[in-house]
Amino acid sequence: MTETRRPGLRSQAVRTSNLSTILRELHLNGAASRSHLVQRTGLTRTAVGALASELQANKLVFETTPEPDGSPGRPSPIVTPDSANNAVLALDLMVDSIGVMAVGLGGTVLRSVRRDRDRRNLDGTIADAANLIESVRNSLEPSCRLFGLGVAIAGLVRDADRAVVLAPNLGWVEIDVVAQLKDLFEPDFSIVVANEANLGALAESRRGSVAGHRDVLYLSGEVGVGGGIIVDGRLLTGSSGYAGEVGHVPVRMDGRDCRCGARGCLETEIGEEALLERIGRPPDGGRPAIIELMAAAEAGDSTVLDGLAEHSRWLAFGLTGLMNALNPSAVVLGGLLATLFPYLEGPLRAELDRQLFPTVPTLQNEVTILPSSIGVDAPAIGAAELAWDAALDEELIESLVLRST
Amino acid sequence: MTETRRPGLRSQAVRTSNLSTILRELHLNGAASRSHLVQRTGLTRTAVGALASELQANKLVFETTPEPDGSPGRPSPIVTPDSANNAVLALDLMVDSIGVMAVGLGGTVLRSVRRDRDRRNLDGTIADAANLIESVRNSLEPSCRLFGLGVAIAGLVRDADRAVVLAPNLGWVEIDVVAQLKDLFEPDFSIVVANEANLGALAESRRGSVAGHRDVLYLSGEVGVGGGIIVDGRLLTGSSGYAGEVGHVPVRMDGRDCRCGARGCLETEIGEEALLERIGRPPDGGRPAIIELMAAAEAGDSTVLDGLAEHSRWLAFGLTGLMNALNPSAVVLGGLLATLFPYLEGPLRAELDRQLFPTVPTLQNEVTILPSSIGVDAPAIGAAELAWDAALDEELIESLVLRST
DNA sequence: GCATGTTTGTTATACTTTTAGACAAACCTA
DNA sequence: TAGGTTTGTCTAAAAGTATAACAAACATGC
Repeated sequence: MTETRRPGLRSQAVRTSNLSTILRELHLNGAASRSHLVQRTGLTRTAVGALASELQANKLVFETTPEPDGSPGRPSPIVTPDSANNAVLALDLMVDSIGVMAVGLGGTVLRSVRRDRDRRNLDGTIADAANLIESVRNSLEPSCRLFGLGVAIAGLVRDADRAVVLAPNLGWVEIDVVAQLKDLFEPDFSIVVANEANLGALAESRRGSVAGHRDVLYLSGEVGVGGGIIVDGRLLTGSSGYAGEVGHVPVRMDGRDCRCGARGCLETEIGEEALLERIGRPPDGGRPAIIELMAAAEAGDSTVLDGLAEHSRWLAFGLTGLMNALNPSAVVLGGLLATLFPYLEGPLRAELDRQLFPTVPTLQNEVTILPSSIGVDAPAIGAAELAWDAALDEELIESLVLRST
Repeated sequence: MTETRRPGLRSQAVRTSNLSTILRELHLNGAASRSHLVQRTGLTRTAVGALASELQANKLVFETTPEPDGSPGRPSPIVTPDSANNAVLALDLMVDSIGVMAVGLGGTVLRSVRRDRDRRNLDGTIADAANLIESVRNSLEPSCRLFGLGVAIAGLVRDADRAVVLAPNLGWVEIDVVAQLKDLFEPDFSIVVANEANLGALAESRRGSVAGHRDVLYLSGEVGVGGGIIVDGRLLTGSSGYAGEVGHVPVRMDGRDCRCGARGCLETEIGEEALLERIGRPPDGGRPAIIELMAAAEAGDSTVLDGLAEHSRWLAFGLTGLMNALNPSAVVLGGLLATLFPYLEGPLRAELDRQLFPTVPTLQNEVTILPSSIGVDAPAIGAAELAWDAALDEELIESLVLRST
């Protein structure tokens, strides 16, 4: 039985929907005058006024008188999201560090801390995370309400029960992170979990270098290669939540064995190890080796530059398939690929010109290709965005409004 | 500036939204009792009653008394979509034939004709299509209202202006099919256009072997290989409308030149020509060669069976990347791949077991892989579904309801 | 055959939310 | 200071659904 897109609407739903629409507009595009909201929503001044008043009464926004700007007419109050008093938390469980953020309504980063992940066992990591979350929570103004926690994890996350199915780099298999966190610090808000790179994609499409693009392909390379797909502004999760594993698109049938168990995955060609091996260095050199490589490239070392060009060709090879399947308006490269972007861009574009429907000359120029502008915080910011998405859902707005009356 | 997902809602919108919800439910899942609609929509009996009456007054549905089924209580009238009196038209412009359909509300195929495409020039094809459409239109009951025309085209379709950018097999470049059709037969309804294989995907996810699945990957192989992606029940068009070109996912860097101008596309490995070449026959054998090949496979010819197994491996190789990126709940194979499915399935599944995150054993079993059950009519049925989607949009429902009052 | 219980359609009233229109407030220009 | 422009606010009206009471149509049991 196919589900209908939206259930039946009662009269009350109109209000919650409109409240939600206004809050989303403010969250995504920042403060706006009432008259601007009238234009954006198509509602009347009366309705927008009533809705803005209600949001103000609920301390979700505040209104200020605008600076005189020389235009005639009565000035329209600026409605500003109250980011200091309304926030979500974000937790980023990376391989060797734990990040915690508090992000206010509107996307303002209120707090951001990162701690090395010393303890390699599960309980220790979760306990550290809970402690870090508590300390961030306590550092916020007492008046600040929390609307959710978003968790970014370097592993596969099942959508149905939001459990981590497999996080090889963390050493986890079938771990229910939500339950563990709830046990430890009993939050009075909801917790959402998603894959780290998927959330990076969300962050870049909302707050990063391609903010405003509604169809984005994100690809981030470190030791492993992950990514995420944004379709019409929403994170593509797929039927079970495993979507966006673009590092495991096979590109070479006779390729190297991949850590995922398959063979010839894109990761085996454009991951850190493949790059180092390609220019004839030990593949386990890590970050120091990359820095050294950058210096050699800067100095014009032809072996290194050739290696980077070859790297770009494989990157283009993998990107072509995804771009032909998804037709994004923007592609964002993160991690190592962002670091190396200046050296990759030229050969990458040249190869894409050859591979991307060369018979349709306009196609290649329609897509923006940029390095990540957020960097290491992208997953945490994406997790915050996901938590905000959940919080701005109509059901929650409804409960909030009902609570206040 | 990011667009908000839904604009502000006026009071009236509640009604049109609810009318639309009920019509969609009936269109997708067929006739339902009023009490069932109450359950599905969450609305009250009062509201559903009023809405059903309005739909009946507008002759979009009719109500019948149900057969006594032994259950207590007053019987609830069955609300049935009036498929005979409400229809959309679908036009399928294939390489060597033109298909026209009339599809009623609820998905009933009322008329279906197909004519060989003799004239290879553009004007002739469009004129033939317009004539065929007119004849189908005239064969319908005079009481039957038409709500739209969906056009399926074997080529790239730009979303912005719904023009055909490139249809190599039809010999078209930058053709505005909508304008041409409108000139010829001046319809009083809207026209939507999309790629043939994309619409095949929509058809399979709505009326085909995987009806009910909300995340579907469709791949159809003939001479060319096309496909489509369904995300959360909706057709993925991408930012410009070119999404779903899964035949041009590159799989072999040193592969053959592809008709799209690139190299090593999936199409060059699992298209008809590649298959024939693989088993040592002339690649231009066409359908007769395929029939002969099927007979040889049936007879146990080991060369042919080996070739089909190799074919399956390349198919799995391409599918793996798309499945890892999109995480569909179902994969549908159409065209030649459906014909050959009995011989492909075994080696395909074996190869997917090796390639699809072998370290996560549950993953492979979560996806349904089936041959197309609709066949050659899939694009036309998908075009009709797309036209119905547009017609059941709230704006159109609104105009219909307003027209009647 | 009739009373009883169950389920569902129907009707009248109440509630919610938005719109429309009139008016006032706050800005600019001359 | 007067006039034009834009926008907030107030009141009445319109639109739509929910609630509750009642009636209709089914089955069961005696």
